Amino acid sequence: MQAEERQKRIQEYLQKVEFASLDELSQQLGASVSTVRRDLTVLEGAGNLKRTHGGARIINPRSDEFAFAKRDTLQLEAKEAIGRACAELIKPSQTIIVDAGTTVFHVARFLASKTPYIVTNSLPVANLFAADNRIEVVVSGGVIYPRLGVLVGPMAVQAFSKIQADVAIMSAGGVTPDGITNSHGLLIDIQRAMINSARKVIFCFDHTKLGRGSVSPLCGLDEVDTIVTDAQAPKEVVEELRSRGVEVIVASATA
Amino acid sequence: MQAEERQKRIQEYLQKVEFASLDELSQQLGASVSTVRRDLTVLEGAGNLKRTHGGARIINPRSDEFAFAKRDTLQLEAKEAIGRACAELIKPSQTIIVDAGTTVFHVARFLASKTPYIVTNSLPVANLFAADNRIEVVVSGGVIYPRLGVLVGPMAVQAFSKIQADVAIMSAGGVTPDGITNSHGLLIDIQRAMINSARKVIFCFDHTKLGRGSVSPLCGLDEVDTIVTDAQAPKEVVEELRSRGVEVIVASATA
DNA sequence: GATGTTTTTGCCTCTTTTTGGAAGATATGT
DNA sequence: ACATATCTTCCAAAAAGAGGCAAAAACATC
Repeated sequence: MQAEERQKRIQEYLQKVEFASLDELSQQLGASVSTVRRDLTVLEGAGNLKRTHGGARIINPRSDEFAFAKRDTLQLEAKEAIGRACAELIKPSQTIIVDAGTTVFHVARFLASKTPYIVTNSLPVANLFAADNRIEVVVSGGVIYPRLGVLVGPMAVQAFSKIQADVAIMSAGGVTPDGITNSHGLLIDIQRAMINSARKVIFCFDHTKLGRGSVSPLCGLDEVDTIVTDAQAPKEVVEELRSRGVEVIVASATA
Repeated sequence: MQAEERQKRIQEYLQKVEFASLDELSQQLGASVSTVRRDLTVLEGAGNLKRTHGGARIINPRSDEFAFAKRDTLQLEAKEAIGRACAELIKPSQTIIVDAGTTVFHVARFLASKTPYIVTNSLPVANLFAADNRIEVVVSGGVIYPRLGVLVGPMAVQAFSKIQADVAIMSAGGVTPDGITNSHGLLIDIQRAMINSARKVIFCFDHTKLGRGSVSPLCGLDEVDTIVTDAQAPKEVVEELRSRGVEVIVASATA
């Protein structure tokens, strides 16, 4: 295969998966790792992608083909189901706060048809709608927290304190009858501000997070209106949550 | 087959596949590789396509990419040179405001080694450093302006009004002895806030923008400390700008 | 229609570019 | 701090490009 052809394919592939390792690309293209390395250097020089240790990441994702962690196909189905079900709860033209995190990202993908007014502190979500001029997206300010692409810090907290939204779509580390917890302490302040600014609070949890606790307490169940989870959720936890007055929606994994 | 016939067919075929190897073309036309080579040389001379190692690519396939065009190879070298030269002006650990726009984006790519503290309203720039945990990036809040991925609006203006930076690296629509102008009215307020918050103001212009005016006036030359441009910049404009007390750096396109 | 000239074509060789791998240097994570 | 993985740098092999040369085709002239 020719160099140009290869480089074009690398870009196309990265558009789909957002990040790929060298071995992955090498296999994908049928070229040696050395060659892929050289191609990546060229492409990075052109500003099309960013090399990292062990792979490469695209810089300007094309929104319509973007997929956050498209690789874990197992979780993907569950998260897509949650995303679809959660998007159902949104009425057109509502103002929506969208949290960071992969689960919520999948919800965002289904929001476009509702043409909502979106406020977020997640770079992936912002990128998702960056090229879409039907939807108005407000990005909170803040410092980039590298691994997750979330904006954190006082600027972010302040941004959410100042606004009023119809719905907040959120996610966290885990939920138990005692309340919701998150592992990233930095996010707690921001999430609290989100909860306070929204009339309705929806949390999205895939089944692995139900019944699990994490480090920092975020809020009690009384502050949550709705929880959306997938079909593999343990029934006893779902019942327990419902008995505490939380609406729980179990998304069926239909195609 | 006749030469003309063959060359017409090459062009038709390339319109379809965008890129083809020599072997592919040779087989497609029933002519030897040498003949195809000669045809390609002729066609390249006529400006219809671009030869590459092992094949050829049509020159103007379609321009529906992101407005954030990164494949204009001609400008690319110039912008890379500007980026390198401009990054030279930055000292380690300085606080830097990074404007939106493709030229400045290319500067940002060379900033990583300076480990600066970056403040930006450009999503592409934010994405560039999103995975890099050596660099602290602050994103201004604001509404996403779709075509360019810039954050605009009062939130953005306010974010830049509140901070203090060592350097602002900026770009605009054009520069004449009368001052700097920009075509996007929405950006003017933000850029003015950037200029006011930075101790040193650097503007980056590729040679096509020197001597050109645009719609909205942004600022006078007295507010600009340094202008970085590329080697193709018209000498008389450079001299004119220098006579007005602006430091002008002409980046040589060395590798 | 035959013959000589010009152009085109295909093949060959030599040079340049690209590729793939190995060794040493560097970074990452426990 | 250690073990592992990844990156860089270099070298030899392979692929591709350039130019020369002879055969084939096209053209012109007689």
